[in-house]
Amino acid sequence: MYRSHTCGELNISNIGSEVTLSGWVQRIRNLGGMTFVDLRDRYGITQLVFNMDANADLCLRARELGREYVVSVRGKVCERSNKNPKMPTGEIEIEVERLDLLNTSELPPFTIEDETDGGDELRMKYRYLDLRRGALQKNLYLRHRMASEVRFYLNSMDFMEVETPFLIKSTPEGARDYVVPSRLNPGEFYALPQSPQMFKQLLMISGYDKYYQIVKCFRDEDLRADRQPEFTQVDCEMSFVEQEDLLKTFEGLTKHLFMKLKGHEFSGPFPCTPYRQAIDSYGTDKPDIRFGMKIREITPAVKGEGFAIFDNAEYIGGICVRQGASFTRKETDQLTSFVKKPQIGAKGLVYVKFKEDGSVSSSVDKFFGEEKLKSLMDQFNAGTGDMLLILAGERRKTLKALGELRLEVAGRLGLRKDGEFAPLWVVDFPLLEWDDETQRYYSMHHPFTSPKDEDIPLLDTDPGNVRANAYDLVINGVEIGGGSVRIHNSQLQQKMFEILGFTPRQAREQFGFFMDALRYGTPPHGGIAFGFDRWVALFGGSESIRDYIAFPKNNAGRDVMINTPSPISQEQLKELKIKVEK
RNA sequence: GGUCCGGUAGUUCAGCUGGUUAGAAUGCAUGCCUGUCACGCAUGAGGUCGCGAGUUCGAAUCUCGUCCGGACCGCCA
Repeated sequence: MYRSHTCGELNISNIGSEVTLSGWVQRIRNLGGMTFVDLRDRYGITQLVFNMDANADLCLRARELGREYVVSVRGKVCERSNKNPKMPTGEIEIEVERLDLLNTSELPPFTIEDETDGGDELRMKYRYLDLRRGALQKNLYLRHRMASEVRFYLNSMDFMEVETPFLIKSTPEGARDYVVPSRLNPGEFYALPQSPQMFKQLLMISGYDKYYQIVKCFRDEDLRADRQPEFTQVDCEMSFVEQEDLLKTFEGLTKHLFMKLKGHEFSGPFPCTPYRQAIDSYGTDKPDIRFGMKIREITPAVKGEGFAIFDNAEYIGGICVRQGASFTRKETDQLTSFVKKPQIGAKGLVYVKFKEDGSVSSSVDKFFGEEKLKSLMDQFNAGTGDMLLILAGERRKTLKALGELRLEVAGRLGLRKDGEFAPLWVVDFPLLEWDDETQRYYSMHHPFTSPKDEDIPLLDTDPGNVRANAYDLVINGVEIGGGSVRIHNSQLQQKMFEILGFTPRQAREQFGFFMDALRYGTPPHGGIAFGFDRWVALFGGSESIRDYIAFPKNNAGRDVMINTPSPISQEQLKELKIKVEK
């Protein structure tokens, strides 16, 4: 028998018991006459004690152990004379009677501690060692518990989990596909799913009216700290529902997870804001509403007053920073260089400070009198001590820059608090987006998203202004999930493909099976997909999803542990009838 | 496709405007130590300064290229 208990469960109540423990050697403290060994498994750490007086031979053997050796010990649980209140097992130790060395270990390249000395690069290469660390084990356990609670909740609501294929068909819409060559069909390729979208809709057509799946999805796009080439979605779909039903159901799931994993209860329904309003007030479709500082447009108020930068701008807007008048010149300069960074792209920053003594100071005093600036103050409901930050330029870009500035300032002021969660439904997304480069419309969500009934007439006259029955769940400025009510009418679906620039023939080739299916009694349906990795990271308190994935890829899509992607042999290529260009 | 940051001992880092033998901490090894828990003390080993070229009397340091890692913009229905 390797173990009777784990290294995390013994305490004062077990005193006197004979136990067997197995695990890894965390650390050895050799005091000469006696030696302490910390034994670790994923449940905790238990101190082993060896004494020269009691058993010199055993004690000498214990001193020979090294870090990460695997051992099994038998001994008696004893009360410590010096207790350690910092650890759960700190009141006891094991007086070892028998020590079995199960395996030795090379010296690890970094320390297996919560506060490791290893850098990212090294830890990724030795991921299996990194995963031994408590911090990572905690993250993966959180992930496991969240997945369990998702299943528990959805199962209890009569959802059923159905698997869908990974080897599917490449489609021209959306992200780039990962592609898999077919040996049995030379020159032809499968694609890995970007999401099981059509399959879950087909399941609705098949009558599985409440479906979910915790499933891998694949997108061949450039990566970020919160984007992996393969990622996990909680993919859901329901039949006989309207948007309200969907939001209510998945708000329920969200609240359940918050309750079970964060002990956090929300009073009342999540707030809901139309896309248009999110853009106007926050400069983004995924606003962080843990704090206010909403963007306001002031174009009419300040345009045409002789300040060329404003007079030539399509849009002028700003945010009000409470108590911002105390910002130093250095700080406002830093904010100016922040907005001028190429990623933000603003030309400059105008500030107006309303000082405690009632005076106003601004970077545009030359152009605007004190009275004019004070009337601006009223537009923002600003008081003494506050500061306005104003940007001007092209409407879309300026709003986006203001959104970034808002986050930057809030970050500096500590308004984006860690333990606080502010969920938000963003609804009424546009159905389509115009692309200048290819001169055509693209689906903002995907081509199966239904337009709002009242906007359907606009499909012919003003497609860019058609709103969709589409929604995102945003928490603390992170897009956690998104979905829509789908099109369940084959004529409307066909029309969508037309608007997206497909000829009837192309639509037939790409989506024929799906349009056929729609004709066989498709129920009204809709759904949502949650970015599971991001959700876990949000709950775990990190921006990087890599810390919550057992074996992640780096920002070039490489797995540096197994060193892939990698070339394949000439034989494999030949079999697949593939020639590689150099 | 683009921008920025980094690469020096096993590890994390310092090393200024180029100038003696490239340092610290930690880890590791050895010795001492009977209540440690980041044990302590002493001694010691450990380096192609990512790689290549250039500038220079002289390069870890400056320049260019390249590789690797990270962050971001574009991209991600």
